[in-house]
Amino acid sequence: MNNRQERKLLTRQSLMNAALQWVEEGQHISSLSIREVAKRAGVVPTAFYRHFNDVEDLALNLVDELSKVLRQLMREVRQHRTDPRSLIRDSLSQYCEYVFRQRVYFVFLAQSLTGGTLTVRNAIRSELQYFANELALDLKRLGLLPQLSADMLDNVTSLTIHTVASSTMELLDLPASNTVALAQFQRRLQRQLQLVFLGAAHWQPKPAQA
Amino acid sequence: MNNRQERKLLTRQSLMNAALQWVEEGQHISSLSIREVAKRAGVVPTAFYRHFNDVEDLALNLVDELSKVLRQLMREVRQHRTDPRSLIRDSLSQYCEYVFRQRVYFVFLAQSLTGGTLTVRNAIRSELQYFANELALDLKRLGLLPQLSADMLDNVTSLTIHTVASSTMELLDLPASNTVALAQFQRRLQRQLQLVFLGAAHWQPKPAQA
DNA sequence: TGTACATCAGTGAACGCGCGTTCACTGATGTAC
DNA sequence: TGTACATCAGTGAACGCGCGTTCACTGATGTAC
Repeated sequence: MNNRQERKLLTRQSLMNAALQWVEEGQHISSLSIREVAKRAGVVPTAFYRHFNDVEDLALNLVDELSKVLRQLMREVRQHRTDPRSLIRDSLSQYCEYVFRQRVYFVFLAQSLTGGTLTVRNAIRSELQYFANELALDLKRLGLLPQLSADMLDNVTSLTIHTVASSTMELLDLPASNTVALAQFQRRLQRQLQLVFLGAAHWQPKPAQA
Repeated sequence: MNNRQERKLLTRQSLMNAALQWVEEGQHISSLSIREVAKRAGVVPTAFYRHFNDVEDLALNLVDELSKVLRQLMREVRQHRTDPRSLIRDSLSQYCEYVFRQRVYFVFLAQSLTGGTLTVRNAIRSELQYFANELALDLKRLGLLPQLSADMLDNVTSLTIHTVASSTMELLDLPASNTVALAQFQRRLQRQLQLVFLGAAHWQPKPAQA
């Protein structure tokens, strides 16, 4: 029994990989046709319907895959964490390295952040919110920014995550060989995040204000 | 002679408006066909070629239109500016109001920020960079953040503009009638920008560092 | 002002093609006995 | 273990449709005299 299920999963993976390949080529997922993705996956168009209802259904499943990829990233960043003083720089350089390793997922992420259907967009947003929450937990654990309210801490982490996410398309447009531009990009983003955290460190909660 | 030219421009406008209408409906510009846009503009498909080479050519011309819309926004914000202490709040509320007034252009902006072709994406980026530069000029004129280097000032304004731009899709997804959610969104974004400027105000240039 | 000619924005027929989706099918894999 | 039947992932033909693009055209507008 196992064999048939496994084969089905393999075909499913082929279809999803074919869709990611399309996205990696710079095409938008909304312009992907069922026939095209089936051709790339090496199956007949009608086989597509054994796995997904339509291209949006496939896209939603890609968000799930993306979710796993992002959680793996988070695990790696947490493991390699060393000194809280260089937290931003270290995390960022790990992020950039990971983006190039899993390039296609991040192209999909960046593209769907603003471009997908409302459903896909909301799925991506809730992924980012999850990330922001995890970052907030980490900051609490490290004892950083203790004076901030939960609400304000969420503002800080959301801003951080969204800044990184929306810079990602720019990072992806850089040729991987251009190490100078890459270092510049990283330095720039690092400075911007440092600004945010510096602001957060100086934030004075106003006791008498709602 | 004038009459023929004017009619041609009218048709051109109809085509561009039809494309914007498509975008406003939540469709991605990359999935717009020449036949569809021509139908919506009330002309025969072949007439399209009298004005544009293909859909991307039309999209690039939409960026030009968008550019005018953004400059108008900048003019309005500058005119209504009152107290530097409420600069962020006032500018933001004007921004949000303007987004709803020119909704479709901002959907196009948000969508193309990450989703378009490389050419369109770069065109949008240079628009945002122009905006960031103008904001830097304004800050200089107002005597704000005088201790920052030109480079660091650019980091501040770029971060500001990109934060606003990438929040815009979220704003557009809010139903215009939901004033509570709208106020929440505005307050949240305001806090985030305040964080950035608070960080900027506390930024200490390190003299001995490159 | 009137006439004869030029321009050119928009027309409409035609082409071959890839699209989504339907349907009955095949044959390897899995199950029951 | 062997046999008879069930399941179901993937097949391939077929459909009507909208696609991009070509081409020769029309007829209102513009120009020259």
